[in-house]
Amino acid sequence: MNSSPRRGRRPGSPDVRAEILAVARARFRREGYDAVTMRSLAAEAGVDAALISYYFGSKAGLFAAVLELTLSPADLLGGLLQGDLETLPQRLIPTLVRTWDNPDTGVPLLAAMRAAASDPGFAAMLRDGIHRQLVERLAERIGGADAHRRAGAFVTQVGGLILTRYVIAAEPLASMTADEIVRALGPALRTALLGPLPTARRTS
Amino acid sequence: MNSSPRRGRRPGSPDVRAEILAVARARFRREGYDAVTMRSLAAEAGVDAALISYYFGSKAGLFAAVLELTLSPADLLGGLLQGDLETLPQRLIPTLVRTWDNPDTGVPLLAAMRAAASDPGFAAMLRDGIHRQLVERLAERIGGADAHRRAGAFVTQVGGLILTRYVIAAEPLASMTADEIVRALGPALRTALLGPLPTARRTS
DNA sequence: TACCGTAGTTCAACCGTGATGAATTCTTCG
DNA sequence: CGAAGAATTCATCACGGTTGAACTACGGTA
Repeated sequence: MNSSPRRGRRPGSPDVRAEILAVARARFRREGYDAVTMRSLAAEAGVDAALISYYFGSKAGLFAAVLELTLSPADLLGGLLQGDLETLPQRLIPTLVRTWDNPDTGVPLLAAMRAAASDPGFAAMLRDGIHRQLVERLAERIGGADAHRRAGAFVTQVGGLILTRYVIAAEPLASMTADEIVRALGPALRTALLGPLPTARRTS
Repeated sequence: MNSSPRRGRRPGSPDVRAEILAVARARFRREGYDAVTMRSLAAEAGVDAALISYYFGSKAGLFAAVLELTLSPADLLGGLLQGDLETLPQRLIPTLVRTWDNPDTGVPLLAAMRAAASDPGFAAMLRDGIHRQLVERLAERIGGADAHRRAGAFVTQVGGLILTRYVIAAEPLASMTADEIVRALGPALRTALLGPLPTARRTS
């Protein structure tokens, strides 16, 4: 009934919510979603476990908040899309590898992938995010009738890189350098993006 | 003390172990690893929950037994590797799509992927399987200095297809037909496998 | 035949998980 | 100062996988 925005107790100690978020971010990063329990997390943050549900609704809600805080996958693409499409693969791959190899950004991303693999709700979030922020923006940049198909193919290839190198960590990709990956995958990525070279098109 | 292999009670009801395995296979297929509880599974199989631990050690052990029973991913590759490498993509993709679209084989495969994404032990199993049964056999078939790099690139692309279409179900790949996928990904797969067309090789 | 070892089976608990609701403290407004 | 409401604590719930102790039935052995 009262229009004043906040009433009641303000905490003397500043922002418990932020404290939980900070600890959760570090723990999820280091140990993944399942391994982190709400109780241990609350203990480390020095708060009661019930506060996590109070502030974030559930453990999944907390995880979503951490992701939202940490990730902005579309930002990377912005600058890259400005340049020449021909060279997009060799510009994208090093950036991507740097992002995923850096624990600060890579481990949350990996955690997001893992969560999406097990929880249908997270999968839907990731699916929408990929489609809206990556596929459609890329398709717009490509233009033409095949744009969506090519964008989808390109994103698929990038997904393969992430799956193979980071989620499964399968050789030989897991231990390649960024340059080697560019050499190994660059041509295929370019083909996905722009189609086979016109002079050599095959009718199949 | 006694050299005879088995003594003691033979069960009157035939093979409880097999019964558990059959029920587990159906349930895991339909509902995935996490959603199936040992208690409900035991109830459906008409046995005590402790018997699962008794026979399979743990829930993960049961899952591994189900996978071993169901999957033989390398079999597919055998025939395909016989043919021309040039046409491997357009022969592989329809087979792959058929296998993953068919619930009998696809859902266990998907369950295996999901399990590998969350459990490091399963991830190691999958990693070794991919490397030993897919990458190395493909590399051997390709031959030459670049064989491993190309095989790795190829398997990566295929992984991308699986991740995008089946694990995340992201558009536009999720609703393409096999033919459309061949058109969208075929050229890139061919490039990964055989390198860019020689006449158009670029220096950078 | 009587016994005994053991595999198969059951039952009851243990411990740890995320979640919930009532009670309690503290801060701010009227 | 009181009342209201947010922040916090506590006890408890239902459920998960797992464990160990009992109990049962069968086959080999004395």
